[in-house]
Amino acid sequence: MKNKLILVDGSAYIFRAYYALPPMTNSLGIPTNAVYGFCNMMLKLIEQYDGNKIIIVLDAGRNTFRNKIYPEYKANRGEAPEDLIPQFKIIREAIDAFGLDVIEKKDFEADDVIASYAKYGNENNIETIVYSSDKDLFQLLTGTIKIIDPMKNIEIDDDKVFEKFGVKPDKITDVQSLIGDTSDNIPGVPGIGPKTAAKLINEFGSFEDLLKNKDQIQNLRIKNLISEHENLAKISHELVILKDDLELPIEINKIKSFDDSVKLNDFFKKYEFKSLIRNELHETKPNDTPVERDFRSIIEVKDILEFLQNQKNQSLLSCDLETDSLNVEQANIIGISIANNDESVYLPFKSPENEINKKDRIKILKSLNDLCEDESILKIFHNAKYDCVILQRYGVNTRSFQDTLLMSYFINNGITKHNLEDLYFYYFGEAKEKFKDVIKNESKRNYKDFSEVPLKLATNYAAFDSFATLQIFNKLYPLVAQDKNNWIYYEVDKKLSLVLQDMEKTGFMIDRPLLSKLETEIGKEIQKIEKKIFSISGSEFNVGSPKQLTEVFKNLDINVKKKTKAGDFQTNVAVLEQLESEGVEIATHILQWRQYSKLHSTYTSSLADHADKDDRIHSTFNIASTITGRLSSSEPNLQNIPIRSEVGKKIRTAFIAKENFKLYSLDYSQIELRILCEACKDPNLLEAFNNDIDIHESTAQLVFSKKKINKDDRRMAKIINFGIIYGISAFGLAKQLKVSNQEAKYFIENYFKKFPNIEKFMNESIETSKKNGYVENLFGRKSFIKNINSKNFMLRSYAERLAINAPIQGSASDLIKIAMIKIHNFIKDENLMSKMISQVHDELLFEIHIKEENIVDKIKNIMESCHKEFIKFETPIKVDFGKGKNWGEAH
DNA sequence: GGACTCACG
DNA sequence: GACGTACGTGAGTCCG
Repeated sequence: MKNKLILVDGSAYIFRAYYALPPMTNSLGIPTNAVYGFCNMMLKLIEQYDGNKIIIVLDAGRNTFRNKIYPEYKANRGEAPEDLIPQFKIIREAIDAFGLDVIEKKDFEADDVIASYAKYGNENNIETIVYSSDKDLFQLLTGTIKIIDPMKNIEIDDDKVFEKFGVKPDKITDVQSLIGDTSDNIPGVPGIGPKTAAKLINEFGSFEDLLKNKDQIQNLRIKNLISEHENLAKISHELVILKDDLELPIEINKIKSFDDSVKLNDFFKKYEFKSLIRNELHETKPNDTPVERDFRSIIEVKDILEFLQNQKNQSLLSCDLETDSLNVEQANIIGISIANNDESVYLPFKSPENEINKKDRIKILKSLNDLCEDESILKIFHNAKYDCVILQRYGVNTRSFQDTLLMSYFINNGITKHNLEDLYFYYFGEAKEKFKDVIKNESKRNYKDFSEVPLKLATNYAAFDSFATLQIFNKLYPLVAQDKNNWIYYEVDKKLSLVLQDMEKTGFMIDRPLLSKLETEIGKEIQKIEKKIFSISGSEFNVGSPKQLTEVFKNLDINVKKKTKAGDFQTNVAVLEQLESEGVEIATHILQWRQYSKLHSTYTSSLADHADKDDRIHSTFNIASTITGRLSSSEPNLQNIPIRSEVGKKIRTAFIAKENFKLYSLDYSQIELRILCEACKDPNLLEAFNNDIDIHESTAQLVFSKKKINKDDRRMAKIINFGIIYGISAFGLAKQLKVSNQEAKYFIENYFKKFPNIEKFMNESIETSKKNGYVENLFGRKSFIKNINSKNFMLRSYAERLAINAPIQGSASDLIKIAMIKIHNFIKDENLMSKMISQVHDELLFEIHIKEENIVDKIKNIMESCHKEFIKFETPIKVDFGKGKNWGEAH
């Protein structure tokens, strides 16, 4: 059926797209992020509703009839952001390119126009769907009208309305008149919030009846509020009700449907939205080939050698490898792309059109080595940690290089992701082809690996990589060069990448037999628990499916208040533990099942799959993946190996040292609290650390104002200390501590009274991030904080907590990074057999030869004092250590 | 591929 | 009285 009426709240969407997407510009510097988001939404809409009538409604201007009723209406709204303003015009252009009309009406808001079309649709039995997440439109939910939130793609129904307003859709305007709306500057009745408003309307039936019978309101305070502000309420009532009887700007039967023309693709090309260009249109227009850069490949050995020889004169080369695996241990080189400022060339070792024999490959690699070892030629890699390790395995050593991945992490941390595709798009507004799209081609066949890709395609992809790397370098280099803190790139991240090369190569040894024993044991345990669960549920089901679990709960008359987005019950640990405390037996078993099943699938089975023939696991440590400066670990993640539960701990005992070696674990004690102390120099905190007093105990003494501290006091103080670092609220703390909000609030107030500098530090962090858009940690590493000035409470609060936490977490991580570099150099200089093998944020793991155990003191000393070279901390830094045959013993 | 859950610091 | 309710990760599973 193609007779639906789709009403799109364009204005609201544009703003949301603008704030949701990172800044983008096309190559002329025109900002385009909102346009891009808008087009994306339109494409999705068309895919779903092609052939139906689509109406994009925009606001005609700022002033509407509502300002005549109440001059302050929306007066709190600032001007649109500078880089959004030019995009409004482009969006009109986009709507035209989609073959649709822009619909607006002077003196009225988009909402009123939507209301009028919706009413028409409803009265004429046309299925009407409103695309908006604006709660002001929820009042339209009557008759056959539907509302869909375009960002979340969920339908707004009576339940969702009730959740939000506590009434049915036909009473929304009644409660809104009382609540008011801070974002639209609608006054409402001051002192009445959603809860009270819903109660009143449900009690009196309607807004009018409430005012008529206001004398009968029981609560004296509310009665007075309403009498006093009756006028404001009436004005608010007038403001919130949408006008639904406007003359329609365009008659329904003249509304257009989407026009699938080349006009749209031309628009996408003009604004460089490469990823949006519609393929089917491409194929119908064979002359319309995409712009090609002049990338070439060289396949004759003598030509390759000549090309490489000629590069000796260059001072700058970017280089990128094509391989058959992301695993540096296994990856074979399939081709090499090299770019200088004049050209980008692909040198394939193997393609459908050529294959170079082993002898000639060695010649080529030798010639490449001459370039890489030449210190007068600067080599640019994107993630040198990957390419250089593979090159080294092929006998190619790299001296003098820069790494655009790490440069971007230094310059753009928090602004964009740093992978080549995203970064190229960020700087040049043009989508680069993705590796997986080259390998997996929908219309053609899937290639096994890059060597099967036809040379022309392979060249266009591969040569683009080195080309893009060089272009990005040209953008980043001046930014890095003039940054006063650029030692963080040169001395920390870039050097650390070399340390990590070594650490990843070394790997972590596992006890395979133990792991497989654990796998069997845990597997049996899971079966046992499943039996218990099924005997309660009465039937077998997939315990791992939250959806099926919801059904089982319903059958057992177990009710859960909290729902997931999909409408199922929430069944996370907090919920299940609550049920458990209420005596629901099945909850206990499910908690256990979850725990065992997690261990089984994530740890026992898959860890062994990652180990090599020497039983060693080579995780990848990613430098440029976190906003705070921490490392992350992947494939497998070695930073979340279980420790907290008894069963989990057994997994750690499967991480071992090889023969004649011991495993040592050295970890920073209370590092984040010490960093916090260093950041704010709070006298009470400093005193505790200087005297090496148990920090949670001393916190408990101060916050609870008593000398004698029992175990429970200490536990609570510990929770408060951690919460503080994260920027906790009274509500959150109350939930953690299982105390009342009042008490939690009191604890926080008292905490800040006792540690006044901490509160000052936190406020300053938020202030500077609001002013500069970023925070800096103690060492000067920046984290840009998105949404710190957002008008959206939730986004802003989250940003504020990040502004508090990032400098603390980040300083701690830079401290350990510096230590790692120094320790690595020490081990190398001393020519030791011992190795650093892993890092878990505040813990370093070493495999130490039994004849070298004396180096532990030296390592501990480096960890505790390496910061002095950059900043001399007043706060003492303390490192604890443990040793054993396995990680379980050492930790 | 997103949502959900859960392992770690 | 009220937005919604602690920071940072990666991985496995389910499901449309």
